[in-house]
Amino acid sequence: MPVARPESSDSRVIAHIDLDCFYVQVEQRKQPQLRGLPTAVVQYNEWKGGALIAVSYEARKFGVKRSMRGEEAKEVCPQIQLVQVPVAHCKADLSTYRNAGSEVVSVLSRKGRCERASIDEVYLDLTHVAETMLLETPPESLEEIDEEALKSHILGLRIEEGTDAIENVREWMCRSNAQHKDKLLACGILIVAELRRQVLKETEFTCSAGIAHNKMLAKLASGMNKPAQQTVVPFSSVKGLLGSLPIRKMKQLGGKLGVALQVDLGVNNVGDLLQFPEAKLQEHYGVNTGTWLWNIARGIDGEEVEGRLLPKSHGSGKSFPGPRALKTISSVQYWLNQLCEELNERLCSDLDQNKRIAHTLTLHVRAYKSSDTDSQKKFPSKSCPLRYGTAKIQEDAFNLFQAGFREYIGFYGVKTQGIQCNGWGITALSISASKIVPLPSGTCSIMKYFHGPSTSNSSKQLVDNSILEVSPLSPSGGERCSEVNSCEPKIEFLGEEERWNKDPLPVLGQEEEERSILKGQDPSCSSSKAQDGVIQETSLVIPTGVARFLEQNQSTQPRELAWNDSQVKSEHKEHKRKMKDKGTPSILKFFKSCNPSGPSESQEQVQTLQENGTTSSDSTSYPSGQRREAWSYRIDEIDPAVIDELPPEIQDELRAWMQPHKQPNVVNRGSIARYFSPIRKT
DNA sequence: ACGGATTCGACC
DNA sequence: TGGTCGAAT
Repeated sequence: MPVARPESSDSRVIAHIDLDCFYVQVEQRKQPQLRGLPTAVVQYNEWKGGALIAVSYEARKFGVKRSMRGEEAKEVCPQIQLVQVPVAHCKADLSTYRNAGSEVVSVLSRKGRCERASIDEVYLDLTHVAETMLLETPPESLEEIDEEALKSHILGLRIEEGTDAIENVREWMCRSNAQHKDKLLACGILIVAELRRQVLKETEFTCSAGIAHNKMLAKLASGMNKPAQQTVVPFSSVKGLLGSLPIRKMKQLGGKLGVALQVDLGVNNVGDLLQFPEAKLQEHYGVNTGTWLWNIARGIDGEEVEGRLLPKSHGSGKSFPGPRALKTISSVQYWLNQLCEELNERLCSDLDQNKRIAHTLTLHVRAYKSSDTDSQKKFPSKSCPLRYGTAKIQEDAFNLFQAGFREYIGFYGVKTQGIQCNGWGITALSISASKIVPLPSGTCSIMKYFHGPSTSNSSKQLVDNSILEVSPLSPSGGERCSEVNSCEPKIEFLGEEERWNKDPLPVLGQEEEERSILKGQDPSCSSSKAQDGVIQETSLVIPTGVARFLEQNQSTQPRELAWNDSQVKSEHKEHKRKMKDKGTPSILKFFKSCNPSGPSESQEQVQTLQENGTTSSDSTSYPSGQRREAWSYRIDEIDPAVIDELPPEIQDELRAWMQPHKQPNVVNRGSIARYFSPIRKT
């Protein structure tokens, strides 16, 4: 449900920037010979030519639409160029589009506050920039107005007979008797025109934009003149605009709420809402939504542009429609493994590029159960703390699946499950990582130390490889692979009960296992092998060192630990500077020396896995006394006096971790220890 | 038996 | 808070 927010300033300048048929543009940049041709991007489904997910404007002229299949598109536009979405891990891989979106964000974020709203949409709060421009170089003072700006569409501006639209725009932008609000918008026009030019120059992508006093109107406007144009909503034109705007066109009203308004109140245009008192709307749709509706009817939307350039979560999913529904646990496991591989890669990139770590892993499943009466029952979503490394994510994801599956099937189903599934099928799987927070600055410097020579022994590798990827080494025909489940391993299926209690995963042949170890291939992170090595390394050494050391010296003085962005950044720089001076991995030696049992941790883990055969979700299987809460050690329990006893480099690190700050917006308590923890409960 | 794959936000 | 639901692209 949408909710009303107070307006922060009485006259903001907000822009919504929307990339035109973005995926198509990305493909056309890659293959310039496609430029100007009717083109569509298809997700290769093999079924009826795949599903269209983006259509060029040339193709739209022929009536080609998203929601068509490739074959239908060919019917209405035989010359259409169909480009497939890249495939990785036997599934559609959107990373090239995601990265292209980031390119655009990095250009747009130069001006004002920037919010990445989706893969191809950005909001900008240009209020300050516009105010400054109005003071320093107002449009009327310019001898020449940007041509792109002059091509803007200004809603409500009447084009006078015999005059050029461009001249009308110029006049509107420069008239000295304009309201302050409109002058700000005029500055917005110039700023956005310039930004769009920059985007085109630096990324080769065209975009459309809406400029208004709030997000809702800006978003509405950006879609009104596409492609490669911009539209402005002056305050004076709001009433006219909304008066005849079909309710369903409004953001947030395209679904059930919009239908409800039509059905309950006979509201067809946004303007129709004006006749209802706020209380009436609240009666029907709750106080929050009621107020929100009352506001949007008047063009009021206080939603702030969040300064956020990066996604809040990463997800990887795949659907298995109809006859392709997954019917065996091992095929589910196979696909989960694929999804987790992709997720891990993206998490590694994020860690690498943005120094962020995710804390929660969530599994979503869609399933059907034909047999039972309650076939409408939903497969429950499950989540758990996120541990880094492909194998760990795979393991945890599978555990989440099993937990959900048991609930979903119920107790009857479980026993009767055999080789053949009893009427259930999995029609979609998706795994996602959320609660992504910036890595505390200190950790970055710590990690630098571990780029040096590795202390690895083969058992460490075994840890990661013992939970084997069931996947083929490299799927040959990517598309075929995503079509039929042809690259799924044909693993015989033990029956649920046994599987759950014995080996959590089907295991490859012995030679296969040895080969992958010998190759030294670390499958968990392709973007930066070294990075992944770092994680594993530190996970085996550092936390025990810190935790054990501190454990012996802890006091009970509690301390809040939170971060504030600018401080994090300045600390980051500070540390970089310090570390430059002394590049010796003294911290490594220190942790090793105070952690004699550290390196054996890996063996401990292997042992657990091999002997118990069970997944690591039960930490009770650890030798008593070894484990305790040391891994989830709370930094806020550290006695500051203890720090003085540590070597200077480590003092710096710990002080950075412990620094108290005002905004408790980021949860970092014990984050380092948790992050590196080899075992977490699910 | 669908448009897929994501992402985000609100509610309870 | 985790999980569910809705909405958008």
